[in-house]
Amino acid sequence: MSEPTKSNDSGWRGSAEGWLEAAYEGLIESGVEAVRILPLAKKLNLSRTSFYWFFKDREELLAALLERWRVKNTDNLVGQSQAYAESIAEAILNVFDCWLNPALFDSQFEFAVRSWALQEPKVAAQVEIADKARLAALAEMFVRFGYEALPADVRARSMYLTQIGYISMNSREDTLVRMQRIPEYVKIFTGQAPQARELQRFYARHGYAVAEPVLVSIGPNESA
Amino acid sequence: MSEPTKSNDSGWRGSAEGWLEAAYEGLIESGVEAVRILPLAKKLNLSRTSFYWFFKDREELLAALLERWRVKNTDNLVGQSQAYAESIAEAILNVFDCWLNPALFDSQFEFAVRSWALQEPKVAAQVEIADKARLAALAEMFVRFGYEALPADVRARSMYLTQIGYISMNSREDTLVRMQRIPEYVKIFTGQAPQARELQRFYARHGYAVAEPVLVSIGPNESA
DNA sequence: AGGGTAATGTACACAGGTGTCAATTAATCT
DNA sequence: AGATTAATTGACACCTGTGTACATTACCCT
Repeated sequence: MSEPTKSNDSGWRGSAEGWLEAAYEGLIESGVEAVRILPLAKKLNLSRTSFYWFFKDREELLAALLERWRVKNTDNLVGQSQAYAESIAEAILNVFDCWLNPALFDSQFEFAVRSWALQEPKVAAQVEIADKARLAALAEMFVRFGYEALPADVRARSMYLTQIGYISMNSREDTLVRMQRIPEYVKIFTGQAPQARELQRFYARHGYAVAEPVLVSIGPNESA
Repeated sequence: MSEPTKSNDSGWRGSAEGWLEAAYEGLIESGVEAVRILPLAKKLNLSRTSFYWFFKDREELLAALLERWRVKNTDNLVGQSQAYAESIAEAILNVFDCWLNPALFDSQFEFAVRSWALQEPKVAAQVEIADKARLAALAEMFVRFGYEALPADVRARSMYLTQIGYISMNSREDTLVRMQRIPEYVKIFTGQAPQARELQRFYARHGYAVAEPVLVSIGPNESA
């Protein structure tokens, strides 16, 4: 048995970060309602009341949790949507990095916060702000590559919401299957098939070796 | 002040349906954790303990709630995906009926149940079953109109997940704005613009009068 | 080694939830 | 009207959580 969440360099057992980390785990595993001081204290093997040395009350802990989410997810997503790209397909693949790289976007955290928003209007307001910022950044990406305002907006929505929906299904699926769907998604969201080299670059940076060339299937009504 | 949730024909004040209805309201407004007997009793102006005449315990109430969701949302969605259509665009518009007609699909209920699934593995299992059934029905719809298996699957996902994501944003947006996006969505999900008469029929059945002919914008890379 | 501060723990008072039981009240049916 | 059944209630015992006050222990520095 390892020490329970050693997030501490000084000799003391607890720390604000330790409680926050435990709160984060509780949140993503079972929702806000599971973020309660007594259970967290048990997990940390600390006295419940020790909590109050680091935080004023439960509310302050939850506020810290929300701040953590805000900093992590929105900034990276907006950043990826603004990354350099030579085509809209490549730009989309940059954004897809978020969905595949946990360092860039924490999907479980995202879903947990959205569920939390159901109960807390304050959280709901933050989520709304985040959604607006993210959608605006994505729509702007399409505009940059020549799309009109309305199509850019709707394509941004399809792309963003598909991912939000995906998160809400939180199905842990095979990487291979996910990778095979990538070119199809690019095709749907841009309206055109991605270049082989664009896909190759994407696969390469996600450590996915492409043995045979990836074929993008063509729908019956849009053969070139 | 009207009587609190009169869902009763016989002379008694309470009923299983009354408690269930109150539970439903609590669930969609504030999540499962708000579905507690004591608060519901207050809302219904009944003694807390009266609840136990209709239900064994809280768990039984929650089970009834989940069953209500299962019956309502999945059956209608699968039904709409199988409705008669002359083109894939029309078929998609049939499914879109669900997103616009509360009688066919209850979005808030949907989101509340998905949030609930975070805490209850039993609920998570039911949601997973529902997702599989719905995605299969939608993919089959694309196959029926000539799409290959993989593209059909990915297009079904884009379409379904965009809506699930939309629900998760639960932004109450203007009907006009939503209607204007419809042709764009059809275009993205099918790869081709819908026929004017198909849109007309759709708008008509949703009571949306189209003054000028709706123009579907074309992306820069896919002009016919 | 001893003092100061940082962290932890114990005891208390309270709030809101659960479920059971026995008693009571309201409808319904001869 | 009286009996019967259906529904409602209050009292009880219990559990889990909150936050405060005060005592206690652990670390760190000179």
